Amino acid sequence: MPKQVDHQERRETIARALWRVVEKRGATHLTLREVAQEAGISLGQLQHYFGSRAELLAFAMDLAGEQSALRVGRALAGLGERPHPRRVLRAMLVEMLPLHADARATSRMSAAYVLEALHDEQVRARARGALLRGRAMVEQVVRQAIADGLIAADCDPVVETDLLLALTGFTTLLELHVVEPAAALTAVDRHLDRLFAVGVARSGVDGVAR
Amino acid sequence: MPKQVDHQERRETIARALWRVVEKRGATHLTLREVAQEAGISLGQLQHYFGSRAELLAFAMDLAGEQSALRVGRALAGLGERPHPRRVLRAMLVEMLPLHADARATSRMSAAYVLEALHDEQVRARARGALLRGRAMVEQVVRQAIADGLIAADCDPVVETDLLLALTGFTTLLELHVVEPAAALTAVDRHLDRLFAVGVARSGVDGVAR
DNA sequence: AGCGTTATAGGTCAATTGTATTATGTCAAA
DNA sequence: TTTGACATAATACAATTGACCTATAACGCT
Repeated sequence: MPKQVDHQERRETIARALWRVVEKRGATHLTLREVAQEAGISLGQLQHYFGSRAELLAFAMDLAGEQSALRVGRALAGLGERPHPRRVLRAMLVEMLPLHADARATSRMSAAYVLEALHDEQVRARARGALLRGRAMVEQVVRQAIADGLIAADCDPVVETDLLLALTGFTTLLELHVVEPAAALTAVDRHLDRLFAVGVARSGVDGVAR
Repeated sequence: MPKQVDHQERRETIARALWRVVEKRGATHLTLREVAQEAGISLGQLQHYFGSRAELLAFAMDLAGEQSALRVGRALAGLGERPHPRRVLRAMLVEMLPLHADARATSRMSAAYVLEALHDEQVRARARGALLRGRAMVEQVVRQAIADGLIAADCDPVVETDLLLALTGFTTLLELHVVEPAAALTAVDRHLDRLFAVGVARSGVDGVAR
């Protein structure tokens, strides 16, 4: 065997170069030649590790998902044993929002991923699967918190999970500097304030037709 | 003068054809030839109305923004005189989410717009401006509702506005069928339930470090 | 009727892109 | 040392794209 190279590692290096291209130049300028240049390798070498453009894209997008999950996992590990579910949910949300460089890179890849998923069944299934897995994690935390009496018992775990996931809508607002990071965190905390409000009467419909 | 043609109308027709291309084929297949074919005109004719690709894109994106604003305006008009602010906010949110064909088309254009805005200062400024205008409308409604005692007086209008805007995060969840339209509406109503909960003790920090 | 502006269609061109092919270098095993 | 699989590089190529250009038809004005 000749000069052995860790294929997986090389592929990740190239995928991260692709992220940088997407971040700096946009999805429009996402070409094999740009990625190769960003990675500091030749086009032929890139093709040696990825047989086609589609294969490279799929790999880079999956890697973005894995890295996001890894970040969330590390954040949760940093909370210690048996952390308060509120801190768990907060950590999950914070790691999903583009508040620091790593999260921003994967966030932009995810955005491009979703946009592509709308017209490609393959991509759509993968993106949906990743989101559903994330959803299941959040919902489990919510259900446990309800069982533990930390969230009002009359809360619907499905509805509350949906609301928590919807807060990823801050992504767009943050990227375009419509809201600042501090404001987004304040708003997230405000939502958690209300979610973890036990012993406070649940506000029913207030007479306004819906 | 020869066969007079309403340029503005023709440009809108072409822009809507562009929307359909984006919706059906994706941003990748967004070429002048595709748009011309979708619009049922020749490439030369398209170029007669738009001097460059960038000009066409800018027009189509601006039109998407205008149409969104128009939809919101019509929805608000349908609420009658002096509608309850809760219904106003609900209508705004519902019209921004991809819950019907029109909203879906403009929503996808907006997504592409934002993705492009991340690398183009010109586009970014326009997208940001549109979002800030929408934000100002929401915040005004929130402030008035607080002044009218419909929302708890100790609510921060800025924070509550941010939270309401973040609910556009349902867009991605809806497009990928992670949540169904009914569930999104339920969640929006749940959030409004809590926002318009006067006379209920505001839940302070519940002892969990943030 | 003649003229000039506009609408529309079609073609050309240089640049770019993904893919395929070929050539050269590298290094461990036989 | 020979061999052969792998790494790397360079080039070729067909297809596509946006921009540009030309030709013809349509129609209002004088």
